[in-house]
Amino acid sequence: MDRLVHPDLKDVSLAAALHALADPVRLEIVSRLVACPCLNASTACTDGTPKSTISNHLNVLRAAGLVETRIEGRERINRLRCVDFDARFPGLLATVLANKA
Amino acid sequence: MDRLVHPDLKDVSLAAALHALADPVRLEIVSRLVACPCLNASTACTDGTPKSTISNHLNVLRAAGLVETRIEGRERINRLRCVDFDARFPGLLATVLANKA
DNA sequence: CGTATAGTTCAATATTCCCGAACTATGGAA
DNA sequence: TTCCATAGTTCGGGAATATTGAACTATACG
Repeated sequence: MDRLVHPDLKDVSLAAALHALADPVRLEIVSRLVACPCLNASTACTDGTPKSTISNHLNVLRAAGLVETRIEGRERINRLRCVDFDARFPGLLATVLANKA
Repeated sequence: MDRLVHPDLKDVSLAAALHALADPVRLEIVSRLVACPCLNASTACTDGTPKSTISNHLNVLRAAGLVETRIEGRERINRLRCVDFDARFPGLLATVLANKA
């Protein structure tokens, strides 16, 4: 099992960041990560969305620098990279989350 | 020629709004509309992007409630719906634009 | 060991996007 | 009016993305 890759935020474009957030399932995952800062993929699952789809969505979030994934036994714990993301895109995540409610 | 349709902002989801902004060409169009509040499609054109593509991008922006288009002779004048959009998604457009620079 | 759990990868399908070519419509000149 | 240029839309096909079931890997536990 190779190490999970987490990008440097300076390599993430604004368009890529917005694209990552521009999906209902991913928005839901992100809000859940705010509420519960350590979430595995199953818990992140929204209703009936299949796990392969969730896996892809988490890849997108990770590639956008929004989520960090740590392997813990047989599960992957996901965490928002709030500080890194906010340093790169000040206010963006907070504004999006405020508008999501 | 049928009238151009401009959605009520309450019918625009956050995901749709973010999707409209999550594209380099559309971001460029939006920033140009900030700089110059009345722009036709040709002027909105970024470098070599074909006009059919620009037409589609403007459709997306219009459907997201970001742009209002007014027919004026043989051209269409585009304008940002700043007030409407900001009422629906407070701070979002400003934050995105601030991060675009 | 065998089984259950957590998640990825693959491949096929479905959807969306891009852009050239053809088209519509308006304005102005001859 | 007729002709041409300008401004932009629409259509269609190929390219790129997204979704998802099935098979697979890996770990934990009895």
